[in-house]
Amino acid sequence: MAKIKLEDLRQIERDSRRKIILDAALDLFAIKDFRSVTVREIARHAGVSIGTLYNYYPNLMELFLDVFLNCTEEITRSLDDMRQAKPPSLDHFCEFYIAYLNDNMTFYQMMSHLMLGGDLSDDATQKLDEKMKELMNQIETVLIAAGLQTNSRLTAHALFSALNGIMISYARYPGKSDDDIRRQTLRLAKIIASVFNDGACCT
Amino acid sequence: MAKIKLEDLRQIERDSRRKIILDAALDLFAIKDFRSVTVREIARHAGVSIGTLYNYYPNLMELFLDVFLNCTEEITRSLDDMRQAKPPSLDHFCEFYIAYLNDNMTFYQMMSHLMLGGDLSDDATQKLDEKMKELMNQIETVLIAAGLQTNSRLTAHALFSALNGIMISYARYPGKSDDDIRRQTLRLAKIIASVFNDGACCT
Amino acid sequence: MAKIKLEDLRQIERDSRRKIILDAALDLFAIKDFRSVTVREIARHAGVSIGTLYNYYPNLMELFLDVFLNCTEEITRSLDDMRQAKPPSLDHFCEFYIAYLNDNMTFYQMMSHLMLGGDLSDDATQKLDEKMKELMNQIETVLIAAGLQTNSRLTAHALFSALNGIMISYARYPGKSDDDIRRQTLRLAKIIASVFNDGACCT
Amino acid sequence: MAKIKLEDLRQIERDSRRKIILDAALDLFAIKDFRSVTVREIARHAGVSIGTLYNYYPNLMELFLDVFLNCTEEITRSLDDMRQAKPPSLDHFCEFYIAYLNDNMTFYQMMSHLMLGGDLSDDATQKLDEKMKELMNQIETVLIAAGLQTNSRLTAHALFSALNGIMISYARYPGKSDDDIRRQTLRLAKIIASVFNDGACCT
DNA sequence: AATGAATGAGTCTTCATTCAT
DNA sequence: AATGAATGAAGACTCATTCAT
Repeated sequence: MAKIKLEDLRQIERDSRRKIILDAALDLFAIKDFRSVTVREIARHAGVSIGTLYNYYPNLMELFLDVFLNCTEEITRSLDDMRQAKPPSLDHFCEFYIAYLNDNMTFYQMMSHLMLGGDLSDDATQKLDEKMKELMNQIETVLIAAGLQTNSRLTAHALFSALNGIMISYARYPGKSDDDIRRQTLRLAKIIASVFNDGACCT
Repeated sequence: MAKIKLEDLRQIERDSRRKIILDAALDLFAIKDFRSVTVREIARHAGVSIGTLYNYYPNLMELFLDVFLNCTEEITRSLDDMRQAKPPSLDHFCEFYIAYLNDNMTFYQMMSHLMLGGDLSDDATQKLDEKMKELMNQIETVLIAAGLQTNSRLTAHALFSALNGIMISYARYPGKSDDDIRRQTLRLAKIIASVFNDGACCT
Repeated sequence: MAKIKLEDLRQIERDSRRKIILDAALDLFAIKDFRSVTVREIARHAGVSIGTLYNYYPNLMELFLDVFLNCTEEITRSLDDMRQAKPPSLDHFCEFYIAYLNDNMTFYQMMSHLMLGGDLSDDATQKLDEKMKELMNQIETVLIAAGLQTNSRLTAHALFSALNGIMISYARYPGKSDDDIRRQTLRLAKIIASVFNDGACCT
Repeated sequence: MAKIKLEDLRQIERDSRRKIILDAALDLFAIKDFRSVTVREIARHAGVSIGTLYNYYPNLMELFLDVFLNCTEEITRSLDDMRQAKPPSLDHFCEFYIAYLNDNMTFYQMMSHLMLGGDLSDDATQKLDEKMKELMNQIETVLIAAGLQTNSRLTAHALFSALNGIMISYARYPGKSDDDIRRQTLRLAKIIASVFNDGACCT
């Protein structure tokens, strides 16, 4: 039994160090484009050596992916919590998601990168697909709760796509303070919510 | 008069060489991620020297931007032509745009890059804004023709965003041949068209 | 006779264009390190094409050399003029030369470059030597007028060297406004003048 | 204690490799103008990779500066040693310095470059100033020992300047073998020493 | 398990010079 | 004689990854 405890401790330490690295990366993404973040920076920010970082992740891409997956999980969990309390309206959901993107601009960048160009290992692809599926499940559930009756999976995809697309219009707005961006993107989110509500959910 | 002709010829030659470089870049973007295309590749593909390339563009980013702007112009023009012949339905428009993105995957990547992270000169930003505005005008016109009565500008932004967002969901689909992707994205485009039609245009 | 005049005109035009190029280069050297001045800049500043510039000078180095030689000539001529009016004291001469260097910082840089590293053609070397010799003659005359009795040529070299060396100490002075530099270098010039006067000229 | 030793070893290794790079650079400067020495050459000559070189110096300029500072230190130390043994005469000192410049022509080139045009970081400038000050202290001490009574700091600057200036006249002498140059520059040094001795030190 | 120095292929960009018009 | 577009070798520097300690 002592042995088990030792192993447990070791695992706990390992997990916590992994978490430290993850958080360091997330921290950096908050202040700069993830494509410009270097291994050295992350290692320094996490207070570990580069070598250690590579003990936890086979390469930088997998670390990026892990950050992304954690964000996805966080969103999924939040949606689940919301739903448990009280099924959110479409409007509410859209607002929630766009607010999240505003707070985590890197999330969208990473999704874009991973979906379009990322050379992921099969294993990584698998993990990515799985988490995305879980998120999509939540969105589908929200749509159904909002009154959608047919084509729910595809519509969930469409809604998710539409919301993601919003972030692409944000950056080049004349006055582009963070607040302005947030306001503008939330406005667009409201429209998306509205058209999906009226056009698809027929409530 | 002879002098004028000479200058004209020179300008024509200049324009055509610029076009050659542009097309070479576009060509390469069709087969690989634009971020991984190098100056050397473009120059070789265009059959000019690296130096020449820099005679036409101050740096790689501006070339990328020019490619992007040309695509934008092309789309805008196509929409204008379509409209002149017969105002396209929302469905028709969405299909057209998504088909274009399928044929020019780089366009979306570039838009994403330029809008989110691109460090553009003021001059470049200006040019970008202008072309985007023209495109948005066309989309707005399409929406109005489809029966939209209020909020047309914002809705145009929302529609454009929604369509762009579609491309983000395409790549990780289980069987992901180009055809599969095209089919799936067009399917999503149809949904977007439908919800915007029913939810916003009240026809 | 008409023909001769035509040729003369042509030569005059040629000379004046050459002068324009020369002045353009000198102008630029006043605002930036001559090593960072490009052919393109000079051509544009002179209002001629690059090709024209190469019609007047076989390469950039020869243009630089020509600028340098003109400066040398100017100094030599000034000294001659001063001497004709009234033989300058050593102090006066040193002040004059250091003032010139302050006004034409490039002159020292070029001298340094040409003397130490310049790969000059034989012809260019010859021209350089000749002009330097003329300048040295003037300095020697000044020294003799100041009472120097032996070793005049070598002492002239030493004095010239000493003055040139002053410019090397100027740049890193704590507060380094142009005025400060001028003041400090003139102070050093006074010392040089003084030691050469007292130590060599025994007046 | 073992741990301390390990760290010490690491530091020693680091220092020695840094020294290797430094020496490689110095070596190359002996055979060609330092401005034409490339990163690749230095790396190859030092037997390390380019990347390693950049692990020790943030950029080429800083490496150049380090070479220069080491030379300065070496001169300062030599002067100190000489003085400890027996205060050198002005003549002795001038001969020593000019001999050093003959053996390390790059030193003068670098000084010229650093003092006149070098774009140094604040930190680098600081280091440069400090080492120059130490050298100037030594020169001042020599002058005082030679009998100079007033204005010692300024005169030290003047002497240093004068000696440096000598190197500028060396290269274009008709027959310019290394030996000829050495002989000529030493001759000029003697004159400088003499005028400073007679004109400033009044011994 | 942790470290961090070493690696080096590969990037964009510059610019003196040439030469066809 | 004037033009200026084309050239391309050469430069400094980056950074994910490895591996000996």
